[in-house]
This record gives sequence, C-alpha cells and structure tokens, in this order.
Amino acid sequence: MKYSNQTRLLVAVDCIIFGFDGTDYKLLLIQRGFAPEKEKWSLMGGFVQPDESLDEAAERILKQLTGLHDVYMEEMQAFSQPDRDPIERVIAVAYVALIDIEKYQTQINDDFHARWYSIKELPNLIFDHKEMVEIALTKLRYKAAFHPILFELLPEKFTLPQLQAMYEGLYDTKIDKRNFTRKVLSTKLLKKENDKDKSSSKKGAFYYSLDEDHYKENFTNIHNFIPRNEIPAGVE
Amino acid sequence: MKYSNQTRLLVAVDCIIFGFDGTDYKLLLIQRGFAPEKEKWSLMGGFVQPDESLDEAAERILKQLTGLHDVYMEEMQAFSQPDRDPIERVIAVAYVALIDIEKYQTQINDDFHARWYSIKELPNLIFDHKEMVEIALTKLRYKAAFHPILFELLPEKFTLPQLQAMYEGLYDTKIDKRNFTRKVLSTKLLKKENDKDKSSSKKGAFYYSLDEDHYKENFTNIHNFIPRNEIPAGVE
DNA sequence: TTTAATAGTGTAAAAAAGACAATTAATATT
DNA sequence: AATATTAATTGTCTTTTTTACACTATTAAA
Repeated sequence: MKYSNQTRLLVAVDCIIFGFDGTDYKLLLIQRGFAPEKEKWSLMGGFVQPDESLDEAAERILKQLTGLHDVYMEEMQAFSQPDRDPIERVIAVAYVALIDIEKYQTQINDDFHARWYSIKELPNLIFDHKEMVEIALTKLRYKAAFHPILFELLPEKFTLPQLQAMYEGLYDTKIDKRNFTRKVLSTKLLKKENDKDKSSSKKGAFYYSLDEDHYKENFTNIHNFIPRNEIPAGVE
Repeated sequence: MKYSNQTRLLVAVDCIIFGFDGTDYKLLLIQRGFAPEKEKWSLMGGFVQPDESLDEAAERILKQLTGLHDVYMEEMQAFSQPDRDPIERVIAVAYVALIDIEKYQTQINDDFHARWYSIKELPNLIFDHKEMVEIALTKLRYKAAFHPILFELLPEKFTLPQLQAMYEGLYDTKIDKRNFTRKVLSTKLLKKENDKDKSSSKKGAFYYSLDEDHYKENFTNIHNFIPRNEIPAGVE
C-alpha cells in the first residue's frame, strides 16, 4: 500500500563542515566528480537512502569524507527551491559539523579531491551552497554566543589565547583578554593542565582541556562568551 | 536528464499551530480524514507539490486550515525515521506557526474537523506528531526567552497582565509583576493606548499595542523576558 | 644582561536583574 | 454617600553581571 497520486522527490543531505586552524575558519569542500557542475567546488553531500534517517545520512556522508564519526553535527535547515538543482528537483537538508581540523584524515583514496578553504576566500560553489554556508555562519555566530560549541573545533588541549583567537575570528572582533578569561573560566568548563604551549611565545601559555563531566552537564546552559553587541541580529 | 539509481521519497510538511486563549496554550489539530489512522488526531500536514518550496507548502497548508496568511511561521526540524509512517516512507518537515486565536476562522466547509486542544490535554496523536509538538514547545520556550515572538499570539491590543499571563503560561512559572513590566517596557516595543480593558477588573488595565516600526527594527535583538533560570536547557 | 614578545592578572564603575509591598482606580456593596 | 472589593500600577534597594582599563611575569633570543 502506497499513497497514491503524489510526487516523490530526491532528498539529499549537504554537510557544512567547519574547522579552525588557529587563525582562520575553514570550510571543507570537495570537487564534484559528476555532472552537472563536474569539477566545481561543492559541499559534501549525498542522497538519503531508503533505510536511513537524515541524521544517519549526514553521519555516513561525513564519515565518507573525513573518516570521522562521533562528530558534533546538527541539522540546520532545508533548502527546497524547486529549481535549485538544474538536473532534477532535490530537496537538500543542510547539516553543520564542527571538527578538529587536525583529526581530519585524507582518505586512503581521495575520491573527492577535498580541500579546506578559508571562509574568507571561498571559491564559487555550486547550486545554492554559498547561501547555505552564509546562513550556517550566521547561525553559528548566534549559537556560539550562548553555547560552548566552538570547543569542538579545538584539539583536546588548547590555550586561552588560542580559545580567544577562535572567538575573535568568528565575530571578527577584538575581545578584552581579562574579561574573556574571566567569563570562560567562570563557566567551570575548563581544566587547567600542567604543561604549556611554547610554540607562540617565550613565556608559554598553559594548556587547558574540557572538563568532560562539567561540559556535558553544563553544555545546554546559557553562557555569554562574547560582548552583547557582537551577537548577530536577525537569527533565531 | 535525471539522477539515476536513486530512490525518490514523499516529502510532507506538518504544521504545529499554537494559539493562546488568555489562559492556556492551544494546539490546532485535525481529525485525519484518510487511512491510515483515519479519524485520529493529527497535525495539519500535506505533501510537498512539484512546483512549491517547503515554505510555500507550509503556507498553503496553513491557509487551507485556518484561512490565514502572512502568519508567523518557521521551519523547525525534519523528521525522517524510515518507518515513521506505516504506509510508506515520508520525510516530514515540521513548521511552527503562532497565530492569534481570534483570527482563526472555521472554514466554510470544515473538511478537517479541526479543534483547538489545550497543550495540557492533548489527545493521542498519530505517528511521531507528539514528539514534534514536544520539541516545538521546548524550542518555543527557548526562543521566546530572547525574542519577542509571543506577541504573534495576541490580538492587536492587549494588556500587560494578559502579556504576563502568556509568558507565565509558557514557562509554567510566576513572574514578578514589577520586574516583568519594567523589562517589557524597556524594549520600546510597546505603545500604550488610551483605553482600558475592563473585562477582568474594576480598575481596568490599559491596552498596549506593538509599535510596528520598533518591532521590526528590534525584532532580532536579544531580549530577556523571563528570569534566567526558567530558560529551558537542552535546546539550541 | 638586556631585549622582545606574549601570557597572566585586579579593580572600579556601570548596567542589568532580582527581591520586595504600598497605593491607585474603578466598580460593587451596604 | 460611604465603604468594601478587586486587580492594576508603581519605586527602591540589593545583588549580580558586564564592561572598561594597564601593568607585571616569564623566558627565549640577542
């Protein structure tokens, strides 16, 4: 038994994969291997298979490209203009993933010709992928102002200056060191390590890591990592 | 030309339509007119047609049921478990709408047997609609704590006690009158009218209305309508 | 030992949020 | 006409949070 007289459509998942290299935010793009728009840059995506949910499809696709699983990823928004794909109508559900760029491994066979692009120097993207990325960035700025999600971009151990650079990079702003440190430490999300990162200063900066228990417990609390006037308007 | 060897699916939109009657939050439900689950209560939904986006489908469906257009509505989340509909796989994108309950008109022919149910006394719903409603409520509580969206539930003119009751209802909490009034008026979103609503007190309460210009300009600002500890954790 | 470069830290003022209760306005009652 | 009743309206003080602002500490390199 089926529903009759209804049109069935292709449904795809597109993954917006962000990384941070210490200075710039990066987007992981692939060079599309098939028509249309062959060899143009694109988000990694794929069609939803009959036996999988959208979340599962997104995980499969992310794994395929990065080799990673258990990654922070969430549904962002559906893109459904009937003509967004010139070949055939495809409804795309965009997912946003935040990964530690160092954990990304080029796959044994780099089928996808993937590359990290700085979000400041993105190439032309196929279809409506550019719009997807812009919306994702705006939503990321909004959400990261209140929730400690950007830690997903960092390695296990990181320094306070690195952390601050990450926030400053996302909002393209300078934040007062003392105020930032105080706010971040007051969340109790961080554990101070005993060793220092001396790669970027003579004095060296102490490493911190996430206090996993506190992190899980307090993840959904409302925090306040950046000055109010930097929070982007116009978002949920 | 088509993408080959891919499965095409039904895509539907389901509308979670909230109202507020001065005391309780209400959900507009229909009695499903066709199998499966005929005559069971359900969200209003419909399949996406070949020529329309999801947003357009949601608007069409909302208009069909309520006669209303230009209503506050936004995409919430996709529901995509392969077996969520026993007849055939359907991916549903849930939309949340907030309407002024007084504007809702029963359609000329009430094809859908629609009824407002208090969210405290919901009947059993088909498929995963119950889950959709619960998620929608949690997200509404989150969003309404920061953005002035609940005004969409009120008529053009409303009193401060009514407004406060609406917030108290959503969070199931009591809020201090003086603090609430101060916060709400400090947003500059409201205009005081000259007349009073005397239906619920001898003294009467002054009407207020939205200052439309300020409302549009400041809509996306971050406000703070309810005490911090009432904001639900576990949401975006 | 001096220099250079970045890390680390404290305090005071301003703004926002929270706790708290008496007065006012209008109608209903006597 | 006076009084009782009911809900609306209004202000202050305290606490918390946020912001603005600048010097000292550390250590490798010169």
